[in-house]
Amino acid sequence: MENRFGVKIKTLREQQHLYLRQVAAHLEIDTALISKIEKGVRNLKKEHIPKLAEVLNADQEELLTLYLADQLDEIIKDEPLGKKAMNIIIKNSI
Amino acid sequence: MENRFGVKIKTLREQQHLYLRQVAAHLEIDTALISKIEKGVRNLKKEHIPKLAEVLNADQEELLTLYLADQLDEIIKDEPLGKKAMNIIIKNSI
DNA sequence: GCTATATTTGACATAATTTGACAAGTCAAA
DNA sequence: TTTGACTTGTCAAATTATGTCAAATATAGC
Repeated sequence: MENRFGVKIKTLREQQHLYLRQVAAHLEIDTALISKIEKGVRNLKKEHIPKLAEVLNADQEELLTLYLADQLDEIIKDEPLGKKAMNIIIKNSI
Repeated sequence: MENRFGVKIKTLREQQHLYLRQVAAHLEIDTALISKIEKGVRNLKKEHIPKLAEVLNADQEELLTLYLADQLDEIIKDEPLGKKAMNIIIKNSI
C-alpha cells in the first residue's frame, strides 16, 4: 500500500468540512502543496504534522504513525528483501 | 541498533585481507569514503552494492538486506511510534 | 626512537533531491 | 460564463547526498 497519510488527511479534512485553502493557511504553505500531499505526489515536512493535526482536529500520533509508515514503505517498495530487513529490526531475524 | 551494514562489510573486508584502498578502487570511489561507510557516518549509494559484494566475495542479498535495515532504522530511530508504523506495513495493525 | 603504510577526520566542492511558490489548467455548480 | 475548489507543471531556492582532498592519527616493522 502507499499514501496512507495523504488518504487519511484528506478524509479528515472532508469530515471537518475544510477547504485545502484553509488547511494551507494554517500551515502557512501553498494550497497546491497540500493538494499534492493528499495525492501522495509530495511529502509533508515532518515539522508540519503538529499544526496539521491541530487544524484537522486529529490525533497527532496517529498522523505521525501513518507518516512514518509511508516513509518506511518508500524504502522497501520494489525491494523483495524489505520484509526481511524489517524482521532484522524487529529482531525475529530469518 | 545501527550501522549493521558498516560493521558487516568491515568484517568481510578483514576476512578477505583487503585494504580499504583496494575496496575503494574496485568501487572507483575515494578510500576516505568507505572508511566513513564502515563507521556508519556516511551511506553507500545503493548502486554500489553489487560491486561491493563482488570484491568482498559476499552475498549481494545479505548486504542489501542489512543496507535496507539501516535505512529503515534511520527513519524510526528516535521515533517511539516506529514499531507501530512497521506493524501497519506488516498488516498486524493494532 | 624513525619510517612507511593504513586509516580516520574535517573541510570543502559539486551533484542531486526536496521544498515551496507561482501560474495556468481542469472541473463542477450556480 | 463566472466563480470557487482543486490540480498540475515548472521554476528557483534550500537542503541533503556524494565524493575529493589534505591533514591528522594510528599501526607495524625496523
